[in-house]
Amino acid sequence: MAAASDPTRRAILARLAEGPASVTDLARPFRMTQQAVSKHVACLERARLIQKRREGRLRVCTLNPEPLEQIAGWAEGFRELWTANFRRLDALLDDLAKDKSKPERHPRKK
Amino acid sequence: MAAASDPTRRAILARLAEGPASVTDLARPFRMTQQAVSKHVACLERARLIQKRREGRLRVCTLNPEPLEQIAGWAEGFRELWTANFRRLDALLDDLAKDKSKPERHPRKK
DNA sequence: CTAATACACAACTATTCGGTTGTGGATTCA
DNA sequence: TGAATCCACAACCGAATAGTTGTGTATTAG
Repeated sequence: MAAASDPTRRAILARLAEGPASVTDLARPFRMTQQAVSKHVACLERARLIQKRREGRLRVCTLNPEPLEQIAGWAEGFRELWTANFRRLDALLDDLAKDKSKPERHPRKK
Repeated sequence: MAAASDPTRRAILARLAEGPASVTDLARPFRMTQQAVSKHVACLERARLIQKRREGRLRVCTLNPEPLEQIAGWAEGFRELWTANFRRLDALLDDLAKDKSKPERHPRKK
């Protein structure tokens, strides 16, 4: 999932969502070197977010949907939990305000 | 979105999905210092994934659902382009565990 | 064959990042 | 009041990361 946190890699994913592309196709819009983009592509491939196949001297990249579904599911899980909690938010805030009876640790040094 | 790519911060989000918590509450499960967790919380707050309010000497954190919906929507956009071929979502936690790949420590110069 | 294209490997660099220690302000408790 | 608790600011450190240049290799074009 860290692979999807870089803006360049997200742009690459967005481009591939429109269809397959070679590495140099992917590199063209960016103001960085071919090698830098090649590294991003390799990163996405390691994370299995994309796949690469040879086609002559081209490396054609395609999107791999399954891990993206996992990301979607992850964030969606939070949304569902939160909306469930929202209904009883008042009760939770009340509990927290009264729940100060816990003994704590964390001494000081000086 | 990079804010959600760190495992510690994902754990914090997961904790907050169950309800509000103070910073020290959030720090307790981790084997790092309070200051380190405080930084993670600040990071999540900057990304507006959470909110913090004062309550006596406590800083109570709550989840902010909208940006998480954006993440879900972002990944969902990709998914929709491919749902003709896929409908499985079984290995959700599988990927969170294997997060890391293996870059090598550099050999020698030429 | 030769030249050009497409791509990746290796080494280096600068910046970011996750963590630390040290400290001090604010608040609450006894 | 004074001690303890909660929390963040600052300075620092090592590792990871995103970029660079330089080069090598396979493939296609002429």
